[in-house]
Amino acid sequence: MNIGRAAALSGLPVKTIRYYEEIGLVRPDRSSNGYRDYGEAHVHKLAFLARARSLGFGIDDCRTLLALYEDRSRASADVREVATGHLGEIDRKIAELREMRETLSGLIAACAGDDRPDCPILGSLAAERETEALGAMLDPGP
Amino acid sequence: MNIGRAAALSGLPVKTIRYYEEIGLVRPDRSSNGYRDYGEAHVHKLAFLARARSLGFGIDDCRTLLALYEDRSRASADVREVATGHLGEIDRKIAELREMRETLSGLIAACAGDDRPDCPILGSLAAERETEALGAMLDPGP
DNA sequence: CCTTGACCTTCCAGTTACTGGAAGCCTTAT
DNA sequence: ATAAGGCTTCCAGTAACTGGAAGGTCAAGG
Repeated sequence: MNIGRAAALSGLPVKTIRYYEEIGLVRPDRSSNGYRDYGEAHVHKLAFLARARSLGFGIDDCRTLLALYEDRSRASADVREVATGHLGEIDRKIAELREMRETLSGLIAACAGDDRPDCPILGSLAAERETEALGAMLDPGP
Repeated sequence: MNIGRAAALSGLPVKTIRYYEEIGLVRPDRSSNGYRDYGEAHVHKLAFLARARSLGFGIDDCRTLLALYEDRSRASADVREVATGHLGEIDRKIAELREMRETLSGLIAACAGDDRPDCPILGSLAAERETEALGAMLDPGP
């Protein structure tokens, strides 16, 4: 089948499928007219990738997962390790975002949001913090 | 002062400060030897940017915030709007990550993680879902 | 037979916000 | 004189696509 149909079946954009070929993830056959030709197995792989990507796995992890998937003699521990590593990344990102959220929502709550210029958000961004210690450590300066 | 000291005082890497000049965020003077020359106000701006970036604001938002900061006749409502927009983005990302986390941790919990090949993680990634309806919609296919 | 439109092809450029590295100048200390 | 360290510019690469231009292919309609 042509790339358009493979895209419709896998849920991936045509451009993305071409990209996945370029980086060696899924290599289709070619028809006599030069068109890419995808079979069931190709589409299956593409859908696999679509799902792995939607769980936030990076392309490198996807490559690993695909290889494990195709390796009948894999150990589930290897898959699990990739997954737990990614879960750790997700948790790290969530924690970072939550911290941002906390700070930012506090500032927003403190901001009047009217036509006066006073603003705790800008105030906080502009606030001088303990730079003196660092400055002194380096050089008396000009 | 030279860029190295501005970096130490602002907390930004030298490379980043050069980059911020390139995109027109903070333009230092130049000394007679061609070196960049930063004053207090420049360092202040750089530190402002470092803090805004650490809250996850994009460069465009930073540009806006910096302009508002320097505009004595700003309305705090404008600042607040930028901030709430960004807060929305953060919430969107958190929600997305949480959904990933939920799914992924469920799969990990279901995976034995031993040397046998059976693995619900791969099973879920490979699972056929309702593609028939879509397939039928488009074309009977080959 | 010709055209139209939908697909398909390749290649190039742009996105975000830096980061690393090479080649070379400036300054200061030994 | 030279070595170290900081400074300069410019180029390339990152992740994972996405958009667009220029052009080939194919099936249907007139």
